[in-house]
Formats: sequence, C-alpha cells, structure tokens
Amino acid sequence: MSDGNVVMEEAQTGDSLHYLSDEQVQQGIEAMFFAYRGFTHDPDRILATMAYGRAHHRAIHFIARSPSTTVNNLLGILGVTKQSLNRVLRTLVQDGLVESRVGENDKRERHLRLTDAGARLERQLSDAQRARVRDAYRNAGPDAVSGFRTVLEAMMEPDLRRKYHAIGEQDP
Amino acid sequence: MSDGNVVMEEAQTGDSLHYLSDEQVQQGIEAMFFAYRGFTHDPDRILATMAYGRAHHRAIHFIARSPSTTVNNLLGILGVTKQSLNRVLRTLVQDGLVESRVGENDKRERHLRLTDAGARLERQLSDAQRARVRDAYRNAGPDAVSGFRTVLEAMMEPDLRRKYHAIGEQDP
DNA sequence: CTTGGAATGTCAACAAAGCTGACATATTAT
DNA sequence: ATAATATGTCAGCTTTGTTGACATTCCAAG
Repeated sequence: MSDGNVVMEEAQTGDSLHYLSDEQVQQGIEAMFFAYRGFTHDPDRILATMAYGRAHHRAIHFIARSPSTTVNNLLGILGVTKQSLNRVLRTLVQDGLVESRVGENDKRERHLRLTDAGARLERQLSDAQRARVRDAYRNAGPDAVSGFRTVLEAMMEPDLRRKYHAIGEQDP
Repeated sequence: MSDGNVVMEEAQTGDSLHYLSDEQVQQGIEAMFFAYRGFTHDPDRILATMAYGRAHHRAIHFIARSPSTTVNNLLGILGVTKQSLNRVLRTLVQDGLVESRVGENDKRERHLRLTDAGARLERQLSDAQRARVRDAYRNAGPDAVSGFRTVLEAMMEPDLRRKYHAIGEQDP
C-alpha cells in the first residue's frame, strides 16, 4: 500500500506531487469504480425492461457514432470476439434495429447502420446517459471537465486511444 | 444526437457552455468507455493466469481498503447479490486469502480481512493498476487530476457517492 | 487463373459472473 | 415468544464473454 516509492518522490520535490500519493491514487481507482457504476446505471435500467443488455447498447452506440462502420472495425473498438459480437448483431438485425449492407468496394465486408427503429432506441438509451454526463459536467465546470478528459485519455491503452481519436473523423 | 436543448443553452449564455455540447458529452462518454478498458486491463491480464476473475479482484480490493468490513457492507459497496458475492468469498476463504471472523458485538456478522497471502495477491493485482493511474496522473498534472475526480464524483449515484466518501473513515 | 489469406458468419461447448427464489441457521431486537 | 437481521447455501437461469472448427466469399499475388 505504501512502498517507499512515493515517499521518495515527495522528499525530492516537496508537496507538489501530493496528488501522486498512494492514497490519492487509491481514491482515484475507487472513484473510477463508483463513477462507472453511475455511468451505466441509467441505460441498464432501461435495458432491463427489454430483451437487450449492455452489449447491445455498446454495439448500438458505436454504430450510431460511426455509421457504415464494418464488423471488423467494431470488433476492434469493442474488444470482444467476433462470435460474441455476432450474437448481438444477429438479434439486432433480426429485430430490424441494425442494417447490414454488403460493402461496395470489398464485398466481404458488412457495413452497419441503424435503421429508424434502431436510431430511436439509441436515442432512448443514450438520452439518460448523456443527461447524467451533462449534469456532471455542469456541476463540475469547464476546467474540471477538461482535466477529466485529460486523465481519461492518459489512462487508455495506446491503441484504444488511437481508436478513440479516430471516432467521428472522415476515414476511420 | 442534437436535440435543440443545448443549442438553446448556448444561445442563452454564449460559448461558455461549449463543454456541454452534445459532441463534448458524447466524447466524454466514449472516453469513459475506453479509459475503463485501460483501467481494468492490467489486473485482468494478471488474473487471466489464475483461477480468479475481476469479481475476485473487486472483493479483495475493498477488503484491503476496509479491513474487518462485514459481508453486508461489502454487498452495498459492490452492488451484487449475496449469492454472487458468496461464491467469490467462498473460494477466497477456501484458498486461504481471506479470513472470515465471527463478529464480537454482533455474532451474526462475519468480519472479513486479508490473510498475508491475500495481501500479497492484492499487492500484485493492484500494483499495475496503481501504476497506470499514477502515470496518468503524472502525465495529466495536478489540476487535471482535481477536475477528473470532481467530474467522477458528480457522475456517481448519490448513495454510492456516500459509500465512496465513507471508505477509509473511522466507522464505515 | 489458381491459390493463399482476409473478412465474415455460424455451430458447439464452455466459463465467469450476474440474477431470482427458496430455505436453513444463528443471533439480536422487540 | 416472536420477528427481524445477517449470513450461507442449493438449484436453476441469463448475459456475455471465451475457444475451436469449419464454410463462404472475395481480394490480391503469383
């Protein structure tokens, strides 16, 4: 819990690295845990009333964000196996929420987009989540939001950070 | 995606609420998703080599943080059913990583604490996670860290925010 | 034009970790 | 005495992840 590491740093630099103490780091870890629970709470509550789960929400979210994305691209973003994603996508396509089009250039690829019904569900699912994040932003203020995003970015795995930045760009 | 809501706010207050735009909120949602993946990446990698999973890590983490906590308290923190937690605790006690003592005042309660072996595993599991968070903190700087924690707190469900603050205090 | 590899889909089997419901056992509180 | 609390346990189910194997389709390299 308290190896001499941080103590040495503090001895070297005084109190300026207080935010790097084990206790501060530990509290940050716990804050991530509890905040993520809040983060998923609202969509989970809605999904519990349907035949869908969090995996469906994730797929719907990123299809909405990157229309015409391919299955392979989605696999890279979500970090699950194709079998796992395919089970989710199959139900969404069957239920008419997602459309799977054969690629024009490369006909092996399937390009995914939400149908109108899918977009409606996406809206419903994400509205509560957006509201929560927006409220948190409003309460915290712009400087805190900036720091929030800076730390989150620094916490990502490098390849996921690249994917994070690629979302919403021209050619992902 | 862009209901007129935010546009109205921006019309009212100018650009000061830019950080509340749907696009900013959406990016924050995705940052949470990707960052949480990084957050769990290191312990998950270690756990994959053992017979334990993320649920064991969570139990071990909070037992380490709140020694002598009761099962009921842990249930409230983790937000799972007693059956689910019990399955995890049973293996940890059987494997000699967690000790379960009958309460002194109230003998219905079981007070949980890590054994030496459990503390060693906790250290191993959490070291990588702490290192990642500490590196993220270091790269982001103290102001960003402050904002990070402010937004995370604002994102929590109120009852979990209370539990978050109660951890590490005298009488949880 | 054949062939290797890539992208996708699908089947089967399995595991982790959540859930509900029911029930048992101590122990404490009323 | 009786009710409520804290815990443990059994059985069964669901979601979501995993591997492994195999088929199809198609692009690209030879």
